[in-house]
Amino acid sequence: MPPKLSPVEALDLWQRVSVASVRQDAPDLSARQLALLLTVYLTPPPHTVRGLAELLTISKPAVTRAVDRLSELGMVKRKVDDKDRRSVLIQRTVKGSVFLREFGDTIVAASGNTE
Amino acid sequence: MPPKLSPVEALDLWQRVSVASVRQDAPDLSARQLALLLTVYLTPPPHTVRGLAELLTISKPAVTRAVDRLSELGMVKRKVDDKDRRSVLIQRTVKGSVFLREFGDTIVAASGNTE
DNA sequence: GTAAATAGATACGATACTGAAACAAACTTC
DNA sequence: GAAGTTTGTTTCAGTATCGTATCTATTTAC
Repeated sequence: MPPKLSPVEALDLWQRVSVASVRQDAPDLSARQLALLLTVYLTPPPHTVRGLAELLTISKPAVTRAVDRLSELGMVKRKVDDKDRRSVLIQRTVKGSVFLREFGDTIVAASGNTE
Repeated sequence: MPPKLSPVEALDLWQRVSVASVRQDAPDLSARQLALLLTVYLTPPPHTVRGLAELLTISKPAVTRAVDRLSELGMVKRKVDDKDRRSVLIQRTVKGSVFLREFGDTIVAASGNTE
């Protein structure tokens, strides 16, 4: 069971993490790109362009572009589905795992220094 | 004292909130815009263009543009500083308060439905 | 086989953002 | 007063993203 946050604590946490993310020279991802990246890493595969477009309620080209960008950064990779070669599976990478681990640490750190 | 999050819980929370934010048709703010908005509302005034640029480590024109955008949306407003008319104070608005309250609720909701 | 359906990528014009540099206005120094 | 400094905005060319529509490739239906 997760700890329960109050609205004020929640916004405070978001502020500190947002500022930390903007400040550090990590690749500056859009909200969509981050949501897509987190989804690929934290929800069970397979992840297709169509499926992600539906989940996020954005257009397929928007997903294609987000995957383009995240691929350039080495955060995810494309893999053609052998069972249906029209489909493209979006998969995790080592670099993406490292990035998200650091991001998780940033959040934890921000949740600790409230006082 | 805030509740302590584990890295996994933290990323999980971020994923759910990010997806919820992208899905709902709330104005889709960039990371910088959101960080600026949260800072204006959650840290003590006054907030100037220069001060925000230094805090976020971004250029002054970038702050001007973010304030332009947030002003269009009615989330913040500009007020010339009477004590130094070169300075512009970035202030809160009712609409921005409502938006952040809802955003806080979104986070709290996401932190509750892990199971 | 040929036609229809599906998945993803690409083309297109429009909008928004980027940092660096130039700018206007207000304040300070002398 | 004039010169210099500071604050925020504007301009500029370059890049990224947007949604709609179109396109290619693959699979399915017949």
